[in-house]
Amino acid sequence: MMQPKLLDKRTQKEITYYLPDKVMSQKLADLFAMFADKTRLRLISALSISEMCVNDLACVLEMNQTTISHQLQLLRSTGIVTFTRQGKTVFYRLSTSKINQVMLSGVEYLGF
Amino acid sequence: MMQPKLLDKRTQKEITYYLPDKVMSQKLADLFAMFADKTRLRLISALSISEMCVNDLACVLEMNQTTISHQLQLLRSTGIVTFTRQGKTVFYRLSTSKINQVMLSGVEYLGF
DNA sequence: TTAATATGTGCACATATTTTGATTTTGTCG
DNA sequence: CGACAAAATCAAAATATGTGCACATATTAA
Repeated sequence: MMQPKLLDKRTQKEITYYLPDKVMSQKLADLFAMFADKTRLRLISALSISEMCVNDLACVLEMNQTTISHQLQLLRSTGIVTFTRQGKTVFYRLSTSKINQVMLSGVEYLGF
Repeated sequence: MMQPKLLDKRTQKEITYYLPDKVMSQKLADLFAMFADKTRLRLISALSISEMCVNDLACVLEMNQTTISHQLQLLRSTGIVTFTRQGKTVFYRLSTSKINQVMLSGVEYLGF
């Protein structure tokens, strides 16, 4: 195995110890991946204003219904949104307001 | 153009108004994309503990040097890390501690 | 200048993602 | 039931991403 060039072994061990393991890094990465697409970010923004049905989301975002539906499935699968069916129409909403904290941290970082 | 089925026009206008535009959504998405890969997250974590040279980062993460270098270029290009050269070796560090806030918002969301 | 070492780049490959049109499922209401 | 409407799924194209090999570049030391 490769050896560090500048870190002493003790410091390396320490860093390795504090480093998130691959499983946890992957979970975090999967979460951030949901925020790493402009369509999904706009869906999240829209839903943070008001719950909405698929068709209205497609209207507001001016995008294909299928695209919206697909992205909503992704957001569902990661628990970011939930939904309720009322007859033919399905209403989506953010599952918790904590999602906005993540968005905001990005907005603040960029200084908007 | 598609019409909303359930929102009245006024509400639609309002939502459209508050929705981040595509340019800003893309910028945010690009930022989050940097956090959407486990290798980059681990690099960021390592650098939040201590600045380090490329080789040591490769050691600590137990990954190919070229892979690390590629990912560091990405992190550089988005301003998340900066570097200084000292002779042959290049030291990388987080450009601001604000980056940790973004990471933390994700960690908190997941409840770790 | 040459050798040795640290880092960056170009390319190729595999894999994943985003989007759309066509189709299907689910539900409503005559 | 049949006609319609909303949303989901399928299939496929276009695009993007992560990784590592081979090589290029930069810096130091001899």
